[in-house]
Amino acid sequence: MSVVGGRSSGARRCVHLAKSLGDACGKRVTVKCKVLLIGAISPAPRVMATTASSHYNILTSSPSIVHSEPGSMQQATAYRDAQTLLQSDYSLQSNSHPLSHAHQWITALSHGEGGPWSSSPLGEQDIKPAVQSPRDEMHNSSNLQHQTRPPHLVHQTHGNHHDSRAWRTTTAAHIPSMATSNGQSLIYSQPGFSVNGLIPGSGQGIHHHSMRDAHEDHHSPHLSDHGHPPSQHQHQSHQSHHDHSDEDTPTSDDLEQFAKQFKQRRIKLGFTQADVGLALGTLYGNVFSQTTICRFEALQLSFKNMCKLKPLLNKWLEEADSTSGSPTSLDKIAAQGRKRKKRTSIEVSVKGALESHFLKCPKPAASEITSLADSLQLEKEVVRVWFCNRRQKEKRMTPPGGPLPGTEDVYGDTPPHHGVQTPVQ
DNA sequence: ATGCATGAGGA
DNA sequence: CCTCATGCATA
Repeated sequence: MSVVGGRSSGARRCVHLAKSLGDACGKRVTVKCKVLLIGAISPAPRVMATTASSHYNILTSSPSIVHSEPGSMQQATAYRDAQTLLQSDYSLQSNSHPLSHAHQWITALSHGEGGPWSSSPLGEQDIKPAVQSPRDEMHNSSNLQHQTRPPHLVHQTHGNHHDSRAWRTTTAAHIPSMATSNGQSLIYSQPGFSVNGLIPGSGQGIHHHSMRDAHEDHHSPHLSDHGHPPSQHQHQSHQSHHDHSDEDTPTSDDLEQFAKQFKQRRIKLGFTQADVGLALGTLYGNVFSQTTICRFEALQLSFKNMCKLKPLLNKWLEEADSTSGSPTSLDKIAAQGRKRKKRTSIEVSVKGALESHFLKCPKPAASEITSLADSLQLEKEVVRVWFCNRRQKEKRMTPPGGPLPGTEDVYGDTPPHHGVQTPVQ
């Protein structure tokens, strides 16, 4: 297949892969069925990983909806209408839920990471601030230090804290503590985990490979009116300590270590990635999918994202670890009636073409996308999304091609960056 | 484990 | 329209 998928890492212990707990619900506002997931961490944790492959048949009944056959379809037509329609329903119902979509508590750490990764040697157009700090941390109690962000300056680039790709730089990225008075969003490290040690008893060798060399060099070229390069803070020497802590930003190293340990523990405890995701929801109100947990473990998330999740996972770990058997049952509503477009399967050949274009121009203009879509006989939207995803992937390193033995530039030339690949596990 | 997708938020 | 966080569906 394409360059991806090279790493055949699977087949380890993902035997119990909890299939998504999909649920076809709420098609009409009147009938919104929410699925109650009893997230009890019962004695036998993995029991709840049921394979419910229920999909949204409701939608399929519509003649206009394409239900593509994977592999043969390439032009999903008219799904838009239905989608839009249904979407409105969805939004309606989701509004009625007190439950949030996991987007609210974490907003605080958006700004400060220093990711000297800057990158994009190719199109330089993309060095946008990319800072999205909704910041709603105006709690009466906790006051964090807002650095670099005088209200009056709020204009554009000023806040460009080197974007979020701060991977593997030895210099610590610095995220202003995300302390909240609620005491729920702190990054902690617990005694159980020594930063660099493994868990006694687990026979797995944790070796520390380098997932990517420090890339922190070129800073983004100056934008026309960037406020100033955010000062970089030197990283504290946490390594020597047992407890790097918390208020400060974990380094990529920390994250890497944590991820490994987390995975081990999780497995030991007999939980699936899906279980964890659910448990997080029951514990803190933030549900996550198997996908996310998986990506966390594989370090396939952005630095920022990793930092955000770490504390939660850490906490879960403590919980699961200590109360391994006590019913922390808090039911969780996982309402979700999202009918999405059937996943479009892009043919390999087409993928190749897209790849080529991507290498030439990672960020094609709308018009370009259109013509490209046309020539490939794909919907423009599909192509657009493809590029978006491709860019994302590029950003979060984690070698798409796996530990490719230096044969990545099949297309002529490899973009200068992402020079390092991690043989993930 | 990953590919394609959705959506919020930002410019 | 983009980026970014996330996840359903699937390989």
